[in-house]
Amino acid sequence: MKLEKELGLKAGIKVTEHEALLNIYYTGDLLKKRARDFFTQYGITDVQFNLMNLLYYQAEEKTGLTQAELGRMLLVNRSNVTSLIDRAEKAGLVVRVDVPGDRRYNAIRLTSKGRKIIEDVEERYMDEVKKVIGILEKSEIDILIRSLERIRQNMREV
Amino acid sequence: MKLEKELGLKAGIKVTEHEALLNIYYTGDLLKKRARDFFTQYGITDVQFNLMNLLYYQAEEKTGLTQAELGRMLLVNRSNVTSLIDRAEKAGLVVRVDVPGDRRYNAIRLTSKGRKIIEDVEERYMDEVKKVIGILEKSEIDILIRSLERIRQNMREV
DNA sequence: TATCGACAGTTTATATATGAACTATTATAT
DNA sequence: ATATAATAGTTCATATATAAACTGTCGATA
Repeated sequence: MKLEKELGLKAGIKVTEHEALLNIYYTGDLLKKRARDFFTQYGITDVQFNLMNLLYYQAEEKTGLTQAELGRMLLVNRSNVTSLIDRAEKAGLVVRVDVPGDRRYNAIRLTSKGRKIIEDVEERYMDEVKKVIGILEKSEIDILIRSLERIRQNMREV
Repeated sequence: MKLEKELGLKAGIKVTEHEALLNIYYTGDLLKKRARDFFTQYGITDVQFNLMNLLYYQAEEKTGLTQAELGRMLLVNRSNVTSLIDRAEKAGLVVRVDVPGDRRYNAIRLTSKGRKIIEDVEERYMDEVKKVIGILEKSEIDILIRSLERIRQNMREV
């Protein structure tokens, strides 16, 4: 269904490029709301899942990731990372650990609780993702990804 | 460029459907950041632009839109609409007006200041949007829109 | 080696977003 | 006609997000 109709717009979206942009926004919003609902049953937020998922797959278990690295990977700024880690640490999902040899860094590591949650949840979440996105053929997904990559590339250039 | 590389991920994204989802998220985030930067020069936020744009095109000038209608069109909940309107009203962009015949509603209307800003900014913003999204051919944009519509449709069904 | 610039992280003010509990008003069903 | 549903909006607690100003630490260099 056209976005205009989904949102109950009386006047149409006049510029096709704008319609594409709004489709990206709103689809992302809806996917995020759905992810938030999904993770609620496991007592975590969607953002906390993404954070823990990065720590699980992108970090050596013994070293963790620094807050600056997490910010780059999550595409959020450092002050936001501080507050994300504050809450995740308070919830017992991660810990801040000193990095020997450079006192500027915090290494962020999953706790055993955080690790266990990822191990419990990840496969079920991926099944959900496959169910939702899998309405598209593999070749269509590849085209979608490629188009979004080109938009981001273009943003860096213009 | 692949998202993995853009974000500096060491381990790849294993599930193609998940890669697509993350591409939608991150592209939307980057577009939003860019819009925010763009509107800063006009003293408004990207969210305020979207709000005012709806009031400009989707409402009769004399009647405005209710907060519930705005919430449906912006895909945000009513408590968020309350705070958006609070700030936009404080900034002199919109006003709350009583609706005759039903005291539950607020009609939200653009002020002349709000109207003027939209008239000043909209064309320039659309040029930006065309520049960023226009890296894709019209036919590719149509396919992108159609794929995102199908994902949303599928979310409503599963 | 003293300093200066770069980098990591925190704090504060503010905007955006949700859900739950609330008030007020209107529509409906008996 | 009245009790009940539904609807519109607000308030409060909380999460996520940014920018700007700040502290602390490290590296480069003069």
